Amino acid sequence: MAGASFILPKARPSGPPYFSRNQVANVMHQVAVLLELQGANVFRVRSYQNASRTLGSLTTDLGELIASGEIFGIKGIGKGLGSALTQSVQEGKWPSDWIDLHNSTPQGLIEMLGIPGLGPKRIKLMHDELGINSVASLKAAALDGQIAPMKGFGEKSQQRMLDGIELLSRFRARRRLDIGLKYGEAFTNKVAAIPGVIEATLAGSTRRRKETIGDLDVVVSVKQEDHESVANAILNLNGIADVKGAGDSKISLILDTSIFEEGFTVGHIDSNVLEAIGGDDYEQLESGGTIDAQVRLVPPHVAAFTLAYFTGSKEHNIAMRQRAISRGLRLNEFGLIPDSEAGDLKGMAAAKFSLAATSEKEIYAHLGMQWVTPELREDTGEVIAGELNQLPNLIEMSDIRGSLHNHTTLSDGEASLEEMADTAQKMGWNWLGLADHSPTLQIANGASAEDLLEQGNTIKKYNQQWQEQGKDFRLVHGVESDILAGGKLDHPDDVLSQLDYTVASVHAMGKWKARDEVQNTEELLQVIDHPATTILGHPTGRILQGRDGYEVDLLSVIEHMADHNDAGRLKAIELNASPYRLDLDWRLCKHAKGLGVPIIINPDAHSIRGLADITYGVMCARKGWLESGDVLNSLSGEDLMSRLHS
DNA sequence: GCCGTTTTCGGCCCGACTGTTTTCAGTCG
Repeated sequence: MAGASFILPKARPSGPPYFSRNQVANVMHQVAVLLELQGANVFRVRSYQNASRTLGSLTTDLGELIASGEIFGIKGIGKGLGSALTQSVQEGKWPSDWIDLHNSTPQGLIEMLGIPGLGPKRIKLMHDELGINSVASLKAAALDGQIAPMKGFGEKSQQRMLDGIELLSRFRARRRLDIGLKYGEAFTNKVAAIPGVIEATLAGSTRRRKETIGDLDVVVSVKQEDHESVANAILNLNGIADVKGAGDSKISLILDTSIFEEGFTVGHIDSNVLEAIGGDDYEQLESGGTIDAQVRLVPPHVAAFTLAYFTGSKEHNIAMRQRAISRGLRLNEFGLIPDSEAGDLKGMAAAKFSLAATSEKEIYAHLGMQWVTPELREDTGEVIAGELNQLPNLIEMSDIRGSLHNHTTLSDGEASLEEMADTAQKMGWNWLGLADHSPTLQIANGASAEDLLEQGNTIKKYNQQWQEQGKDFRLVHGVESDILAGGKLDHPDDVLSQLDYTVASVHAMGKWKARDEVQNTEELLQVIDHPATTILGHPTGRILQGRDGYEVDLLSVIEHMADHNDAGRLKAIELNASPYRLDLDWRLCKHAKGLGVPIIINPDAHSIRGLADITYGVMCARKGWLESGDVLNSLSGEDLMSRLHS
């Protein structure tokens, strides 16, 4: 969302509903930001933000909620917002005050919000007093010394803005999970090795396995007497590009790639992805990249509380804190403190009355809950499930016995069929599905029907050998077929019928992005209806930090797939495990699971190393509440074959 | 703007850090 311009979407040509749930959620987020810039009441802003978030995570049909009036029953949506949404969705017209907000706020002010340390209040002040309405005009004014004399500002603020603008132009985006984990693990290991450090733990969104990471949070447990020496040692580690701040308990740093002693590489990237993230310049960009890190130094008896607090998410923490309040307790980064004993004391002073906990598990137990694994801490039902002892038994890497979307040198992979099969066996898998590209995708050297069937013969030969040797391993033969106009597949039916499965995927992104949600959804429904289609590949086509997916109503797509499965026809949805994709989004995994649509975690490997991307898929699956029984990957080779050919 | 109720209006999560102040506002997470 960052950097995207704020535009009110046009209504669909027919309706209602005239707007999708995502569009509405997005617009409410925009209104919240614009209200902030106008200096509106912070709680009013928050109510828009809360409503946006609530709508974003809804898995019921917005059109129906509105038509039935149930929208007014949703927590966080009252008379005002409920009516505004009803008007928007049913009539295709945004409320006039929302339109006014968009028209009266210069886009440059939104861009300025991206400057670190600069928020809506000071942006508004500079706009009102100096007429600053863009990053460029701010830079000019700061260089001219116009900012410092303003009341509440000063020389340092002025310089910080210039530094911030420099930072913004160098690097503004969040980082993908794989990059964040690389930095986070390298940094945490270095900190953990410092004498006096009892424990250093990576917290924040990295620990929660979010698909992208804003900055790193590291909680360091250290005795009081070692506090100062440890803080100094951290500030002197290799790989620190800059120190943004250093207080008694918090150190704020910028790390760069010199933190990696073994150097930094991004590895093989398939051509579709490479194009979306900026081509060959990409690796250079990453090599010169940075990431922010926040370090918290706390005494051992507090560390569990600090870890829980800085693991987040913010929304999970709010839900947990409210739970504590209802039991007469205060929950913060220092402890779980009985109100009756702490009185007016705050922070560390109050923490000496805290209930004891040396692990997160004890904290949750104090609040009458199961320990919630970090991946689930997004306030999407985990608090109540933890109370009812109904948290899922999440899938683990050891449950994975194979995957179905991988490439070889037959199309654009860099490893042969033999090399891929060999690596899969070394990983302990029982089966590996090969699904090379179909002819239409020329950029990826899509294979002809003849070559594809030849590959099938090779597979049969190897499977025969392995069976004779008593090996529990087999190759499974499929294809990744482009989705052509009218929801058609790229090979004739008599070719597809000789395969074990077909992954149907969108690759013609230009065409799909040019169309609206209704057209795209319709074409996906058609291809799902094709008897040969087994799996819907990377369902939105998004490339994280590269491009948004095409517009599509995935809720309807998933429901349609559920109907097929109910009728006994296997239609699985892919969770593409490439850290560049992680598509299906974790937010929808729980929904697919609830409707009984099987999920298949696929690394979309284009090399031996690419198979290892399955780990990111498992992280994402866990975040999406998936258990081993929800994915095809956990089936034995025999069971898989019978599912594919049922 | 929402919520919950003492049903008409006050409270809405909360602490650290910075830079500006001389007690606090803004920003961040």
